[in-house]
Amino acid sequence: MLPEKRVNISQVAALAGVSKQTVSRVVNASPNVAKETRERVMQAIAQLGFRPSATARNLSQGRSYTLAVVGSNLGFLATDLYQGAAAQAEDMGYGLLLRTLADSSVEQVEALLLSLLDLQVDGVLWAIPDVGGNRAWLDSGLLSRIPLPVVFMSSEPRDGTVTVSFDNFDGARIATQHLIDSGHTCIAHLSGPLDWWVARERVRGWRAALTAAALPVDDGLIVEGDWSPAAGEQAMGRLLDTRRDIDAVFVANDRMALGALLAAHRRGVQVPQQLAVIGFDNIIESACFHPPLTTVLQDKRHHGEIAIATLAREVEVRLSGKPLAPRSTEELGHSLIVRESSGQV
Amino acid sequence: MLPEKRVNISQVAALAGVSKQTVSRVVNASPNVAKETRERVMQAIAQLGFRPSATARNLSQGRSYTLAVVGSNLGFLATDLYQGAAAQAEDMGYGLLLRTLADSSVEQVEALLLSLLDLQVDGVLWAIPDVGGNRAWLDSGLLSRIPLPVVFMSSEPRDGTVTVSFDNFDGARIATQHLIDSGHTCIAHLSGPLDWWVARERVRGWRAALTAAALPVDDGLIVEGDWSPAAGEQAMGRLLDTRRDIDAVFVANDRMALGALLAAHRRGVQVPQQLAVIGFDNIIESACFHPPLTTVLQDKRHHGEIAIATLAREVEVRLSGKPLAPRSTEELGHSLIVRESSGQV
DNA sequence: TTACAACTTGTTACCGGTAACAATCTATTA
DNA sequence: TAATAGATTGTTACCGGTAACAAGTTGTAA
Repeated sequence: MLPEKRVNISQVAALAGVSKQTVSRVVNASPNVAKETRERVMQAIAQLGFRPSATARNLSQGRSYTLAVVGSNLGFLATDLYQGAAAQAEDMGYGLLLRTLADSSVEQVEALLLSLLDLQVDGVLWAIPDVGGNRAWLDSGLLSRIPLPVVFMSSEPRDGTVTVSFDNFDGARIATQHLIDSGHTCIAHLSGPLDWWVARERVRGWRAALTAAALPVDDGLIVEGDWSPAAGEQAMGRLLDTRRDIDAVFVANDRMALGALLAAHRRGVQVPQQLAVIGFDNIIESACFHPPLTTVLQDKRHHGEIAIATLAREVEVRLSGKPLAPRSTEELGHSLIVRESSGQV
Repeated sequence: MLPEKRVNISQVAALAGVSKQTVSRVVNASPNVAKETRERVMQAIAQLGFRPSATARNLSQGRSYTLAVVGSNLGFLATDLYQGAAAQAEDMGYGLLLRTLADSSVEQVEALLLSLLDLQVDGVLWAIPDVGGNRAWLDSGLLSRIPLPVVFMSSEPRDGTVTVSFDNFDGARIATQHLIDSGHTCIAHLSGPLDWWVARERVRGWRAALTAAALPVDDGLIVEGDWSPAAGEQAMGRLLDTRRDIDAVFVANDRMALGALLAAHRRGVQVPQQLAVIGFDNIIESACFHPPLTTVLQDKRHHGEIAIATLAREVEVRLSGKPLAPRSTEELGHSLIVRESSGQV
């Protein structure tokens, strides 16, 4: 039965013949309520169809049980990540508020955080990737002036921040190592834009694997793209046209790898016979590339879940009054998905 | 200057020597405040760093200036759509709350809507695609018992609902017509799961185009997939192995089209010379398929924007007390992106 | 001069909960 | 038997705004 107008706690109290506070205790499962009283109140609640107002609770408790996710228009956030974040938040009793930020200037970031504070949001998940100077606002000390826990995703760890990121260095190392293990010796790299932290990490992983195998690390083997398939095609084309010696390529994401495959086809270069290709991300399409792409799996859904769980923990720590750890980093691992494009030599 | 503790409206009032109400008027830009009073209040606001509590306003106004987006784990919602929705909501002064729903039973849906009501959410964007019986809860009359405007995305229009959808019928017609115009006469269709409304609409569009061109409409030319690349490969394989007469195929989404291309490659079937392929969606990858895929563009970002704008309008109509239109539908158009895969005969 | 409208500001009550503390009652212990 | 702890319930104040109405001031028209 849905009543015409919302029933409030006082009406329930009146019907049950108790005070508002007792009803509140029953609603919040406080142990200190006599069994019969509890039953009487619960019956009144059921009879009236009472549902407590989250808004009123927010006001009186000074918190909203809501976490904000801040994204950008960089097109970085996978749907999976949102799904994981939303599911985890719901599991833990939080709602998820979506915000976007166009420009990471100190003023804009401050305006955003203040507006979240106005909403009594409990914490913030910073889901904008670490690109160029878009973390510069951290140097302003804004974060310590604003009493709001923030967890950063895909960010270089820094003092005073909590981050949850994939270990892109290791993922790239694994990818490159796989090419080395398959017998390739001249391994190029199509990187993402080098102002992206994750792109630099992947370059670093590629470099580390080559160095460890005593293979030449030639900067001429790196070509920078912008993550798009078109950029992958162009970069691979340039590489194939100028460096006839390469026999394998580690591409920093699957989308660019798709472009790379197209560039190879267009030039009659056989994959994997003449050129082995490995990607990164394991997007669903990669299983049906021509040929199916060997790649490195990033479980984005898991990333979203862990990030929210970490943030929720951070929220609780703050509420409990304990001092925050000055820095904390959570790193997620990868796994290799071997398909045809990296075929053995 | 950020004060230690939040400043409230009474402190501002005291400093400016006016009543709370006058401060409230200034904050809300009410016209009935004398210029000097306004200035004095604004100065006090600036001096104290006062920011009104959104929570308190929510409680007293009975609304939250927040819209909820309800998604599912069907993996249907593109990032673009969220971006469009979030941007539009922010532009219009609303926040966006993300919720997921695992199961569309009447009980679950009721629980969800009631919990949104507890939060004083202003409206709901139903972003779960119309699949199987997952709109059956509408028949329970739940929607009319719950005073909350709901806008449905990608849904079959029904009485008592407001929908914002692409005109999938027309998009599919355009796609098929393009194959016909290119001189193809035996055009197959790889459809999405037929319990999806959008999949059925696309089948209908395909059928209509063939009928209009007086081409045979053979149910044996339809193979059903599950939107995934792997399903596309399998379905296309089955088709190629059994129907040597087809010379073109309209695939219901780009992902399956990718699988279809792989199936063709694997069988030595040349695209587009022996088989023309057209997809649907224009995912970014499709430009670098092998060959680049002709497809139909759906502007998901726009979809999100229009949906939120429609919902916001619906919210305002409710608040103004006017009766709601019993049904309203907004349809979004498509455009054709011609690339190599559909090459002229 | 009076009356009335328009503008400006204040008063009071209320939105619907929770925190903090007080009060009452019962059972156990000294 | 009195003191005290523990369980239960109520009282009061408060979270921070806004709605509705009242009241005072000023200017203009009758």
